[in-house]
Amino acid sequence: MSYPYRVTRNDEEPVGLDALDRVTWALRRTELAVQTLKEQRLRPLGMAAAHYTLLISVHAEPGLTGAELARRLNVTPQAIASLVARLESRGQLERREHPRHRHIQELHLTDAGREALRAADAVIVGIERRITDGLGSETARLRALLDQVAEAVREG
Amino acid sequence: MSYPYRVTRNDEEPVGLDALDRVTWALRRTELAVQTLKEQRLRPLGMAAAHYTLLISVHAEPGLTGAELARRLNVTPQAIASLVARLESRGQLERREHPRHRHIQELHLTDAGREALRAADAVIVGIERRITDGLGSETARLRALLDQVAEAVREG
DNA sequence: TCAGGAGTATCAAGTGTTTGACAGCTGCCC
DNA sequence: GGGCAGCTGTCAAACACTTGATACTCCTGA
Repeated sequence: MSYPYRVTRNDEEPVGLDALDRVTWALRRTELAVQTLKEQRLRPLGMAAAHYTLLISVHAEPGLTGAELARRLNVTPQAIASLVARLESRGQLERREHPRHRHIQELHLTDAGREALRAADAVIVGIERRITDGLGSETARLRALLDQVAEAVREG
Repeated sequence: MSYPYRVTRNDEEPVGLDALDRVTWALRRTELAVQTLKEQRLRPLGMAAAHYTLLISVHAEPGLTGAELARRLNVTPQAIASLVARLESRGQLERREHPRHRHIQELHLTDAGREALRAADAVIVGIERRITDGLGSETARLRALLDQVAEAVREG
């Protein structure tokens, strides 16, 4: 009644075999494939996808704090601290003191960081373009549907 | 030329600020939200999403080997071994000797495993239904678009 | 004025996964 | 037959992230 399932000898087949066709599986597979390709293409630049994500976030909102960044990226502050430490040691990221709050530290890109981000973003844009070229005018539709799914799930 | 970017003093703004609007970001956000909800709803059953994924894979293709499973789920064989060990210790999964190959071990669900999978799948189906209800007739469209993206990315 | 709440950063321990290396079994080809 | 590629499973170390706990800073309100 609830969903189609294969009929065996008796009615015992509680779990459908169509599980691999579900929307959430397609979602997972696709996201995994995209992420894998990004990682693959970014590796020659010596940058992990997580590094790129952090850099472009700071680029979009300079002065972001670690905790705020953690919320944006859905990870814990410690994970951010680890990434920041690495990027800082490479001279791509800078921790400045907050003007009003001594304990808080703002994050800013250095020139080297901007340069690295630029190179990485070219790679990402290339991937993005390949996808949108394939989709054509359906791109906006896909994004709308994805947002709708995210919305439906979030109010849980 | 390639994509719109904000103009500053000079033409120096190599990285677009529209990065958060890209399709791959929407994809990532949505997948993350779905996965988080699954994890949340599965926790009361004492099962992680990874366990569910493994169980239903074995259910769909009984006798699967660990290595083959690793390829299916895009993780390393060690990760599978870790999950299998846990599920086996719970009596939900069984390792049998391959009929022709002594060193290889086939994976099969036990009755307890089928029962646990059934309970977990009810939860997952509930989530799936909430999504498809929200999408209505657009569900098939979304799946087609996702598959198209996966295809476009995979031939890289 | 100063005690407490809110927010941030960081240390320590535990968990899960990957990377690298290695041994066992089978089947093929010389 | 014997060597050798190919695949599987597993051990050890490294790595990334989370959970739990603690300290620091600012702000607010009694």
